[in-house]
Amino acid sequence: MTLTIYNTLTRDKKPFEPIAAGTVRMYCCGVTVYDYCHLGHARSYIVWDTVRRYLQWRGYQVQYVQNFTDIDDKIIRRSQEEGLPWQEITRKYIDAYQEDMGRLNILPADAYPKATDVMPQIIELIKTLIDQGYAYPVDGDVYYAVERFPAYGKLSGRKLEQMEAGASERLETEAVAKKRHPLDFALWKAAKPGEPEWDSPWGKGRPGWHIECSAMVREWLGDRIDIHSGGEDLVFPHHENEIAQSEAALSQPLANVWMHNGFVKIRGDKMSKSLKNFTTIRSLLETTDPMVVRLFVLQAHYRSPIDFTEDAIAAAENGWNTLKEALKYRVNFEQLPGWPEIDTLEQASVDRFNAAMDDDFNTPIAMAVLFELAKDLRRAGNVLVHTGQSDLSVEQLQQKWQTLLRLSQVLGLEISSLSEPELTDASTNGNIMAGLSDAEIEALIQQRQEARKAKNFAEGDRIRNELQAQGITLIDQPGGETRWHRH
RNA sequence: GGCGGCAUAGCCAAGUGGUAAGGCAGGGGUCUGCAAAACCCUCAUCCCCAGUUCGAAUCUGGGUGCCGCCUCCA
Repeated sequence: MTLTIYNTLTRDKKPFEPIAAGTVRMYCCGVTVYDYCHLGHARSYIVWDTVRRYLQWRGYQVQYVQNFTDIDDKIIRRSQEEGLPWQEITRKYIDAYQEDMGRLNILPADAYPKATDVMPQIIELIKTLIDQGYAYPVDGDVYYAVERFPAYGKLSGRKLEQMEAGASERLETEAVAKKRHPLDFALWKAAKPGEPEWDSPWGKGRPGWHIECSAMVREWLGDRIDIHSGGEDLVFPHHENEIAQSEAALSQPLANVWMHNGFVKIRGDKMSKSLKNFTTIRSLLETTDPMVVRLFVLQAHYRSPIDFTEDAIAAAENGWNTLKEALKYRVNFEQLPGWPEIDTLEQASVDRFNAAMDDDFNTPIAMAVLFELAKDLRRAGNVLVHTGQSDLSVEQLQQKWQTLLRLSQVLGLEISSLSEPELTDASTNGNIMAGLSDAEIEALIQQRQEARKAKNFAEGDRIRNELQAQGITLIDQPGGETRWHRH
């Protein structure tokens, strides 16, 4: 089986071949840190985290770098509004980012470079572009000359003339006057009074948005990388401009594969900062299990748009419960005599999972494999709880469970405290009511049986409710026997 | 105006020529004093029209509708 990936640049799926066998160098465009992250960010980084996890699962060593844009107009504005130094703004939102992503079980990147960390490299790159005739300084600004780069537009599939015609009414006349071509973009912006500034050969100022990524990719991963990823909205102009900068300066492709994730929509519209219709990750996580968010995201293909609705989240919630139950049923299985400590997986499921993921990371199909395993396990687990025996062999159960656990991890779907004591023994969970011993429970059940025998169902139900409140579920079985289990 | 994407059951979502995965919700049933849990069964011909083909959700042409990008944005 070969992993195939859709490449925005070529607009088709092709077998993936890393530049260096066995290693994948991947750069993901991060956030501008001036506000809390919203669900759109959550989707994007869940997707790239899953891509990264799958590449690792397939045996690649992945170098994953993601930047923070920590200097730009919005940060400056925010800093002025709040009367705080820009460094405090960015630190606050970088911390918030890390916290949010951690809760979503997104693995930390190998490096999180910041734009302000690579100022010398940025200046060096701009110099190179000027020397080679791709850029020109004007009044302390430096612009990239798009007409000098014939391939400009190749990523987003447009031609300069089309864009110029379409955008002409929107371009700021002030900036246009300085530019040789209306679509030339800033590599360096002269600082206005009071703004953060860095020294440069063109005067004090700060980098434009796109140049930082060109500099950071090169600094951390090299002149040419395997995968460059980001949201669909970065295709133009951000990634187009990165290509123009890096490829003009270094005379080779910046990235072999360009990947872009689809948007999160809310009530049919794109969720975005500018539309102010976003739900922040942290507010969503107040009421929603992070794994539910993850499942919601992965139930759609990463390139399709997804619509965020109450119903969709509720459905994902129920779906996660199904998986969670199955993952937790180990607790029951482990009571089986001969629960083997084996580490083999159910190959048929693994094969189907891999085939799905190899096809441009088709997580909806991969999820279907998980659900089928989970339903098998849940059924077997419940039969076990209810009857004391299983219709599957212990080895089969173990293998299915192991497979589900392992494949779920590849998608980042995990019960964080799976190995914690609370799951292996609810009675030690510090719950006062859980202090009931098995014998006490048995005694109460006995009392209930007496009551039921005497048709005193009110009393019987009272005992059952009382036990239920303490986390103990009773199952009346045909034949009169009552089984129970903690949960 | 230019470029691009999408349209599959109540909802979400796979499927790109061989007779519709999976999830959620729903209906019916088994079990029960009633429950709970579980189990079993059940629930679509794929936006419309016209073609190509032995055969199309899948290809072609034409419609209709929705969305995105072209401006900061994951």
